[in-house]
Amino acid sequence: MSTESKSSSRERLIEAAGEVFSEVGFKAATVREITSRAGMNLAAVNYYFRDKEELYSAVLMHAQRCAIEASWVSESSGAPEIRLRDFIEGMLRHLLDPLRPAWHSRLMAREMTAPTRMLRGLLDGGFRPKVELLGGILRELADGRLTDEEIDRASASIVSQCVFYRQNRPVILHLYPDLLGDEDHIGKLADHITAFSLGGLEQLKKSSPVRLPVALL
Amino acid sequence: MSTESKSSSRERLIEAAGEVFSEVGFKAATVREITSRAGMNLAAVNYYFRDKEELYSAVLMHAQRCAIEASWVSESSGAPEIRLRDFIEGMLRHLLDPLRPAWHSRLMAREMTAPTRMLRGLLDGGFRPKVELLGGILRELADGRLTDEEIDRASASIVSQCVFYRQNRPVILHLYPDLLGDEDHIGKLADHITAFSLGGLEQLKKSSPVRLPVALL
DNA sequence: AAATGTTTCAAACGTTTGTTTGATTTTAAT
DNA sequence: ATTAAAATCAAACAAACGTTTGAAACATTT
Repeated sequence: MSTESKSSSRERLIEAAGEVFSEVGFKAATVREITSRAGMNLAAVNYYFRDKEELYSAVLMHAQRCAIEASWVSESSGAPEIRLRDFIEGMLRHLLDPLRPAWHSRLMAREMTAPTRMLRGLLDGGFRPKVELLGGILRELADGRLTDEEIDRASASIVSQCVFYRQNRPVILHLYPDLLGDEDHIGKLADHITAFSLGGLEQLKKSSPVRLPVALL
Repeated sequence: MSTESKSSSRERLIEAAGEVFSEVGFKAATVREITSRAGMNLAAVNYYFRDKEELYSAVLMHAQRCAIEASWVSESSGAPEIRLRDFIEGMLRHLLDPLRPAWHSRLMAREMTAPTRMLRGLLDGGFRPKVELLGGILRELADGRLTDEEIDRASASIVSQCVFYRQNRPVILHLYPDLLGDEDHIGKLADHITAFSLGGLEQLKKSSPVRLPVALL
């Protein structure tokens, strides 16, 4: 078989495994279910990969590579308020856009709440750069009136609002049934989180302990 | 054996099972690990419960009953700002307080991200009343200037900031290592989320479409 | 066409899983 | 003390699991 259809077999396997792993987790996923969904023989996993764990590792790397390529980090310039709004909408679309393969972000969400040994690499490789970009935007918005710790807390508050809708989708559908319904609900969500967070930042600036300008220290 | 030590056997089993289930999930948890931690024989699960699944059900019900008893819903009265702050701190302590058995909220977090058929009952029985209380506080703070949908979105924004620190603890320890360190970090967290959210609400009131008073319609 | 390397497959292997069984011990009541 | 019920235990069970194996099918090269 040609190398291209060989890699296509590997990829079919990774794709099917990604779905299953993201649905039930590593331990509960069975090699039989994975190979069955890929339309391949049971032994395929141990032929293309050493074992089930190496397949899981390959799946995570694939999802991470896709996440980096289709990077939702906006290089948009302009007012920091606009860049914040772009950042939030990009993150929400990355997490919720039904056009993307659902298992990518579902698997990441699983890895964050129930991490395996691969979490550290995933964070440093894919997530930390984006969090640092967000930190830069927030520092601009803070205008020197927030401490590093306050910036971090605000950053966590913003990220939390975004990942909430990915990690707790079943809860939201049951508790806030109207929030995910109509078309362009992602846009509305981005509008809300942006406004809410900008307001939150303003409040932090008001109540933050005054910092002396460096020149006066 | 007395009925009290009989129920104590059942409870030892539930306690051990709660730990294991919360750590690795239902499927990956083994009856042998559970009975071993409880210091009991392998057959104990099928003696006190019909099977592993009924044990899981009992564990969830136990966690829910504890959550309702040690209700973190503050009946505090006074300014809605104070009641919001009390609500947030109560929720955070419920989720993060190291004095409480860690597996209670860990298991709930697991159930929210990877729900079983028992999620609906858990939400209606334990969580919805609190969310409705939060909605009441927010409605007061909104002063009639926010739509029901905006109230719901703000409610979700506040809840998301709280559960974030429970559901993504490993991520936070790695990405924001300074946020969970010192003593009374829960109090500081409650301060931040309260201020951030009050600011967010103010911003929503500013940018919300003006609603005509009912009397004028 | 023959030979070689690659991929697929059914079958089986050894573990681990949840559950059952029947004997044994412990408890409670007479 | 006797008896009956309840609780505990070691042992075994069938089913499901990840993995291995060796032959068959396929593709590629000589």
